[in-house]
Amino acid sequence: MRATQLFCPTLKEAPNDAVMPSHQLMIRAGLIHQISAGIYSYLPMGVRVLKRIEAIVRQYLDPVAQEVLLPVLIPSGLWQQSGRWDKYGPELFRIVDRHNNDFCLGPTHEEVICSLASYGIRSYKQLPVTLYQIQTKFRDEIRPRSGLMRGREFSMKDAYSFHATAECLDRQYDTMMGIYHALFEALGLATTCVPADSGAIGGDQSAEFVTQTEEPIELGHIFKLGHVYSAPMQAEFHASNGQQQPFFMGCYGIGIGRTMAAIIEAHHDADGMCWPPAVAPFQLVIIVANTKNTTQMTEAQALYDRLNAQYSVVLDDRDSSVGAKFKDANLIGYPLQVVVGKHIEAQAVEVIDRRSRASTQVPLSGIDAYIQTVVQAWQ
RNA sequence: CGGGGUAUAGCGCAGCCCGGUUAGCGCACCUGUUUUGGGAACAGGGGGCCGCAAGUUCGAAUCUUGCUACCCCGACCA
Repeated sequence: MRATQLFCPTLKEAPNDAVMPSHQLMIRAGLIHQISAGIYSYLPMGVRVLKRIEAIVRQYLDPVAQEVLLPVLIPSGLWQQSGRWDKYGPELFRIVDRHNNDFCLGPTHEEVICSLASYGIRSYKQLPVTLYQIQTKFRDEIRPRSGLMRGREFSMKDAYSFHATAECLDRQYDTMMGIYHALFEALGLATTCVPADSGAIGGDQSAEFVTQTEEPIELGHIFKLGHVYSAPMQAEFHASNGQQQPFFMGCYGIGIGRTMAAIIEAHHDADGMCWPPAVAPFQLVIIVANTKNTTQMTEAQALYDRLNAQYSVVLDDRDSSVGAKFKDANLIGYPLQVVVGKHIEAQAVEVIDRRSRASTQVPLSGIDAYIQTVVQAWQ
């Protein structure tokens, strides 16, 4: 991608409204744009990071769960059956269709998944089953805050497991707990798991996954729901004795946008973001010090054509001063900066590691190998 | 919802107390010239219903009242 074509409006100063570093940096680096309280647009840079996070979430979940996509728009009947249409309160976004039927915008999907499970799972022989989705949720929060930390519209990974027995549920709950630790670690976050109050979701046992930054951030929450939803929703299967029984259920959530904010809280400095390479929007930026210098521009272009075939690369071909390009590169937090500048006459470029700030002169002939070594070390 | 704050150009701000030229500054943006290794310089230029509504007044960004939006703290959450 060429910087001259990239839709990435950056700011020198943070908007007054943004207080937390992650919120300020996401706005300054052109990742998000606020539309209303707790409601944001994601720009290309933000979407790229979001997709990287989602890819890692899928990588860790796919071995133990299958991805589905449930509707956002949910008819009130399902929620009346679980009893939550009345219990959930004003946090539930409610809307009415042209036939005067009530719907809500899904804040969580126990009811919908119960409906799906009763349809698709008839026998104990099919159990256990775990389904998950990554989807936008809607909650009319009392107080949205701190950018993506608590929104009224936010992306969540929610998984639901179905079991014939409580013991089977226990096993999947433990499995998920292990997966969550590994998953967050892959995202660059050290988490601790603490017992929690089950809150509005309900259930027998639950635990929160918390990462410690300036303040603790709750990134995930897992629940043993038991029969809390399956009984009233009549989500049942045929047991080996022929009797109908409600599923033992578990549910497992991760806030995707909040995780993105937490990663920034954990990985930034005074100049901007220091992405773990696994979630960076691009792997490297090629900075052309002086775009009017034909040699620099030609060599940078050739380098870009080669590297872009293997890595995600931005070519900063903007006609601004080199200082401005460094500032933006540091702000956006490309893990590697390749500077094509004055040393090009001596057939050399400079490679800067964003996190360590280490700078290395690399001969042009060896640049591909050098970058390959660095990128391999990331994994 | 309780408490606190803010609202003037895309972003950051001044002006308001004490009403009175055409509402101003920095950044960003456009044109030109010169620049190019850590947010360049000069010259010229565009962009405002001063959050909304009523009121006071000859006259309101400025005073009064009401409303709305947004931010922060709390309870809650992913």
